[in-house]
Amino acid sequence: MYHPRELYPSLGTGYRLGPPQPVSDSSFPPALAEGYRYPDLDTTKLDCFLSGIEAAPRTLAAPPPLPPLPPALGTEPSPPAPEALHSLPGVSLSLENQELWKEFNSVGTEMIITKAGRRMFPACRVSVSGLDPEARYLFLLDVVPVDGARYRWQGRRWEPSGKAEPRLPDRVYIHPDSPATGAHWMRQPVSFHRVKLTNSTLDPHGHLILHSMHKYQPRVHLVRAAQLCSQHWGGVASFRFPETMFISVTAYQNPRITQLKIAANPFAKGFRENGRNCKRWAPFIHSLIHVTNPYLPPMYAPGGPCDSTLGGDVRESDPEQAPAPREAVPTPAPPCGGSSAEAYLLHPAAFHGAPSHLPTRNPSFPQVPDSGRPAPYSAAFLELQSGPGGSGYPAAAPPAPFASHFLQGGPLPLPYPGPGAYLDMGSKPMY
DNA sequence: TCGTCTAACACCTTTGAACCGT
DNA sequence: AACGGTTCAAAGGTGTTAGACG
Repeated sequence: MYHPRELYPSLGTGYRLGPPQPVSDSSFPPALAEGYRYPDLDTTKLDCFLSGIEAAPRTLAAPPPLPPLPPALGTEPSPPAPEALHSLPGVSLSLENQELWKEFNSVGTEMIITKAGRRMFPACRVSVSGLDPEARYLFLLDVVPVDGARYRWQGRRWEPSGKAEPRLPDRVYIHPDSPATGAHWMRQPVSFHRVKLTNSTLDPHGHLILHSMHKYQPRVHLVRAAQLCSQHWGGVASFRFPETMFISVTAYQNPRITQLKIAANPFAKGFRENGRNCKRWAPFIHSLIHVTNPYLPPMYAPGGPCDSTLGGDVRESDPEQAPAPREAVPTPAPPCGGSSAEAYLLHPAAFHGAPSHLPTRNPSFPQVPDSGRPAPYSAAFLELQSGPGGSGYPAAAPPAPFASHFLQGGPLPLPYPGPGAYLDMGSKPMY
């Protein structure tokens, strides 16, 4: 994974993605644009996506008051239904590993954050439906503060303890497969297990930066896009799942969370029975696996359509209890688009201006024929085409400018992070 | 003294290259 | 030569622990 600043050091540290600039193309109906607003979420980070459809830039209204805090994470009532911002009619998202998330949420999910970056567990894994199989989409994930409080573990529960730290630079993780066709995204669950969280405000790797002891919630964004670098968009849908709320920590506070992590995370197998510290957790873990946990999150057969969408949180326990792979893939899987994306992440510079030796792009996601660009990630602009179906407005509508306000202060051509990377959306005061 | 954070550590899974057989 | 399966080592992810820090 990399960061635009690494990719374009010449831009200096002052380079950042900024708020939208005034848009000359104001043909999009303001009333319709208003419908794209997500009333309950802090959508400022997506303004670069959304502003393209607004008739004119405007000052964002103050966000509505946040819901009251629950007395403790572990005592929350059943979470409400997932909320979504929809400008992609018919598109729906479901949390694949919802039961696992609910189990953690019932205790009070904690996520370790480290200087080097730590993966989320459970990871956000979603299934999407209602996409246009032929159209291409970007999948994004970000993590936003839930409230303005800092938390402290009081031995038995989390309690607010003061005001939150100033908000850190907003970053967005781009799924490595992006952009991919709707058929690709709907073929199997989309996993964000590679997302890493850090508490390093100077993190050079582009991980999502969080404050410790703060409450956060992941959000998943779906953007209809003709290709990764595009000027025009074709609709946005944002989703969040209440059960995915968590508190960031540098060390686990609630022992029950530790137990759950060890029981559910394959990488922590060494701390189960027969492993280190087995005596400490074995009784609980054994009961958790064999008694109190009749369900298991779906496991996926290896060698699926695309590795980058699989993996993540797979509870290892009774193979007998493990359900069959959620969805068999009847036809041979296409080559994974993630391979080239991964290569891009490892050596992004090689993809810019070096077309002759670029890795082969996934044939499922052919380049736009008339793009005239040597490589999928070498384009200077993000082009999100408006079109029928997804966006809810006539295909004939003039395309809305998109990427022109993605970046602020950077020279052209505009660098745009490749898939699997992060967007630095700048920093906005929250409180 | 307390709460928080960091780095080293051992154990584990994942990944990919090398090798072999068909 | 191409393909598929197996093996192995390296890379990376995990929680624990001790100690540093404010």
